[in-house]
Amino acid sequence: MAYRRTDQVSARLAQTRRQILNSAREIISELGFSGAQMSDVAQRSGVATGTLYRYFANKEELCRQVFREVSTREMNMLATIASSDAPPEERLAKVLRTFAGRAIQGRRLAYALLAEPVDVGLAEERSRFRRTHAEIFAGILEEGVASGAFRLCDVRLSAACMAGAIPTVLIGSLAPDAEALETDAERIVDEIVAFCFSGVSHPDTRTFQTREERAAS
Amino acid sequence: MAYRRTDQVSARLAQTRRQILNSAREIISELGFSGAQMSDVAQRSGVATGTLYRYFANKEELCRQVFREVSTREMNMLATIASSDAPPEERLAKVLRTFAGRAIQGRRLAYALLAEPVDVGLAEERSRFRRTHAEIFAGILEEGVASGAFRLCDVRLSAACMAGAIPTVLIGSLAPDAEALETDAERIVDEIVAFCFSGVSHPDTRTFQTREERAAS
DNA sequence: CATAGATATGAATTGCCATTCATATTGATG
DNA sequence: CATCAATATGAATGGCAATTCATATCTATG
Repeated sequence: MAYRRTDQVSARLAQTRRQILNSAREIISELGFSGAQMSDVAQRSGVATGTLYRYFANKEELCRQVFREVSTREMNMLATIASSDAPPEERLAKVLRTFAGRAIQGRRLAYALLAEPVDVGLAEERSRFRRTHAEIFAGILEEGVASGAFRLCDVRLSAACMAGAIPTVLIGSLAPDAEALETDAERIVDEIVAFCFSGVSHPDTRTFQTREERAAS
Repeated sequence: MAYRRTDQVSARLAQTRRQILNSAREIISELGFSGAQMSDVAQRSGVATGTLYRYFANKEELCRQVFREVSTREMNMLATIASSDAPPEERLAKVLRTFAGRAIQGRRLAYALLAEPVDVGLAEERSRFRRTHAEIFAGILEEGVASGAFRLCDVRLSAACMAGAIPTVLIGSLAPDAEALETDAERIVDEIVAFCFSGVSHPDTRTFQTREERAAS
């Protein structure tokens, strides 16, 4: 018997793995998944390119792992809020606010997670991520509809609307420019939340009422 | 003088060009932009691969051209509705309905236009496309806000919410499965329109409170 | 300290498609 | 029909970054 892995070695291996994940996360936060080249990740981690492949089967696996770590944190944050015992309206507002706020804060990373072109493997992770969002929203909506706090609506569909609206407003070509997002962040978040909120609130005016009808009433 | 392009030749060239664009559009509608390989486009067009490059500088140019043709048709459709002289509520409803309806109908193509991972050149076209959508929505909202038909809101932001919500609900991981989209299309469109609509309608019950209000109470 | 297995290295290889280009074909003109 | 220019061809080329692998360096153990 000539060799057996020591605790010390295991620890070093674990540390290297962590280091690689951290470097990858950093680079991905700056350049996105496609901009993160294996050789760069290796360099920043202080290891050789080949070494990466001793820790992760391939780039996709590494990226998936990073995606999971980052997205899990976000989802937990929302899930925690969602499971509090505040009334549904409050929880919904807070969840939406948090989602939007964090997207503004960590815009580049949010872009990578939500909008950057990625290929199948990562797209799968992204789907999971987005579905979880929608489910969190939907859960609150469901309770709210049951309790009468929200109007009767297709909760999954409404949740998807919210999950679609928020990133679109904050990330990509329809987003305000970076400066506005900084200075105006609060107002923007308020508006988004208001928009989403009214989508599930009890209506008073019928949807297709004309001006005259409204004037007459 | 030994050669000069004849009308007949020009016509044939134009026809080949058209044929290439059509084949490309077909393949893109089935497999998306990334799935459309130049050699396949050539084959379906009945020309050699190299011939494509006599008509388009490169794949990106070809794809852009296809994108423009397809998206222009869609945008014109919406623009026409938007510029009718019906009241803003009616125009908004019709525009949203058309957008959603066509996305359901031509799902694969809609995916390519709105959601498929693409690289910079096409992303530019997509941005133009999405911005135009949002502008069409915003234009109607602006009038509606001015006339009092809609509540006071950030029209660009509300427009972005709509432009984000609709594709998310209908395309990708948060969309209902294909069968539901077929059988339930009308109800789904109705729900989406209702959601978007209430985002800009006058509220009666204010389930949502702004920060200031919350602070004040 | 000799040995063997584990781990790390990074230059070379690979795979994938878009793109090119030497060659062939087609069309116009005198 | 001879000539030249335009047009078409498709096998070969090229570029790029992920991945591999022969080699070197470590680490534990008797």
